Amino acid sequence: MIAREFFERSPLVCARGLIGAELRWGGCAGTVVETEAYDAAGDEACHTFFRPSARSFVERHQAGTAYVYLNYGMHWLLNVLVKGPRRNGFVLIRALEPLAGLDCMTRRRVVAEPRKLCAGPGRLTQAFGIDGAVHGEDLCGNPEFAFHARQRRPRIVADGRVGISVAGELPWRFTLAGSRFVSVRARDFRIVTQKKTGTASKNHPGL
DNA sequence: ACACGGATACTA
DNA sequence: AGTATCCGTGTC
Repeated sequence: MIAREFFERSPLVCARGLIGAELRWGGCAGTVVETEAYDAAGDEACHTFFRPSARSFVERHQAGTAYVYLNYGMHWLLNVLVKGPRRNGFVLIRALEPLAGLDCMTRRRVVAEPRKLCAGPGRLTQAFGIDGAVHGEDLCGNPEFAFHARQRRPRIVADGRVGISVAGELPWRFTLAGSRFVSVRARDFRIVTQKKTGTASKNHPGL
């Protein structure tokens, strides 16, 4: 199980590091293939920018806590609170590759194609049965409801965040390279695997 | 292309 | 109370 210390780093590092991890949720499981980073300070797209309740949430909870909210009146979106020494924020879980519990997901979602079961932030919460009851829950306690470390270091692609009206140009969305289970195909194919040299630091001044 | 739907945070 | 906005999905 991924321990709390993992989430005690910057939003960008956590968002990138979760690609390839496995999310287990009761009888369901999936590989994280798409995330987005949100910075609690200065990021106009982060809830903390325009919601006092979100700022309070960051203050009152520790890293590794689930931040779940209802968007557009019908879709629950799963975020993980991260609190680094320099920066706080959230990681939005945007897509998973289904690994276990496919029958259960299909029952909840009423779609046949496995590719679309968890290809989107609202779709994966519906498939996993995640809703407002999860808001504020610790994701570092029960291994049955937690992230688990990836086996190998995956190839990761960074590009702009999607679905937001502001600050979408920031390359803060991360996808598993070549995955057919992402919500939106990456426009930019920069590989940003965690090497010490290369484009990663250059394109991510927030780090 | 558009309808669907509710919580949050504004204005008063 | 009324209004604007919002990290989306499915079907038109």
